Amino acid sequence: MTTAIETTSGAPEQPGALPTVACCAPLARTPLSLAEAQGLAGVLKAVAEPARLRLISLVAAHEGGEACVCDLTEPLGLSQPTVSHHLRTLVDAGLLHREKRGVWAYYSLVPGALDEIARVLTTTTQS
Amino acid sequence: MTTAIETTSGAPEQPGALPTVACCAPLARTPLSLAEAQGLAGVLKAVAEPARLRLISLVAAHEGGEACVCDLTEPLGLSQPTVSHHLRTLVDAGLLHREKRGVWAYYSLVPGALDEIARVLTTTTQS
DNA sequence: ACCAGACATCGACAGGCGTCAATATCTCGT
DNA sequence: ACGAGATATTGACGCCTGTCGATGTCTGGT
Repeated sequence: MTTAIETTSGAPEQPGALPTVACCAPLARTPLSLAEAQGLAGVLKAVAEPARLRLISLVAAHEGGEACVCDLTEPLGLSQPTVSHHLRTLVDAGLLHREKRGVWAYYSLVPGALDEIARVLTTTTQS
Repeated sequence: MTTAIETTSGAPEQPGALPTVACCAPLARTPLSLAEAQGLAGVLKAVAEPARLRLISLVAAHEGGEACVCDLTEPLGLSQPTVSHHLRTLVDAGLLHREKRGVWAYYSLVPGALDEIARVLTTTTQS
C-alpha cells in the first residue's frame, strides 16, 4: 500500500528504487514511445505543480537539506493534510526521500533525481 | 484571443516573447515564491503530458527539425483536433514555434526553451 | 495507562484537462 | 467562383487532481 497512488497516467516508482525517471534518451534525439512518454510524464507531473515546486525548493534550502512537515505547512499556506499529500506524491515519484525520526518525518531531496529529469530535457549534447 | 488559453494555473507566454520559463534561480537554491512557482509550473504542466512529450520528440527528430500536423497525427494515434490542441498548448507555453506556409502549419522547437527548463531543475552548479 | 502532538489517511467537493465529433476557417488549384 | 484539403475552433463528456475537515495512527513523555 506504499507503492502506488494512481495507475492511470502516473509513474509510481518503487520506494527504494533509483529515480529511473523513465527513459534515458535526451528526448529530442529519438521519438518517444508511448510507454516512455507516460513514464517521463508521470515524474514531470509530480514536479509541475506550484505547491510541490515550492516544497522542493523549501526542502532543498532548509538547514541540513531536510525538513519536516511542520516546517513546511506555514510557509506554504496550505493545510497539513494537503502538504502531506504533496510530499507523498513527490516521494512516490522518486524525487524526495522520507525518514521517520521519532514523531517527525524528515524529507530530503533524492540526490540525482532532479538532475536526471534535467538531463532528459536538455537538447544540447553533454559530455 | 491568440495569447492565453487558461488563466488559473497556466503561464500563457506572449506569442513572440522569449521562453521566460518563469524565474531564473536554480530551484534548489532559494525557496520559490508563489508567483515564481506558478510560472514555472505552468511551463512544466505543458511538458508533463505523454502526448505532448511525444510531439516534442517527434518534431525535434523530424527532417529539418520541423513537422506539420499531418506528420504528427498518425504516429500519435490521436485525432487531428486533439493534436492541434496539444500543439497550441506547447506554442502558448513558449516551447514550440508555429509557422504557417501555404496550407500547412510547421512546428519547430524554440531553440533554448527546453534547456532553460532543464537549467532551472538542475541542482548542481553549472559554469 | 493516559495524554499530547506530529503525521497520514479518508471522504467529499469543485475545478481543470484530455479526448472526440462536428463544424468553421483558410489556402491553393482549377 | 468553386471545391478540396489542411488546420483551428467549439461543445460536450468523463476522468483526474488539489483542497479541506474529520479522523485514524503512531511516538514520546508523565
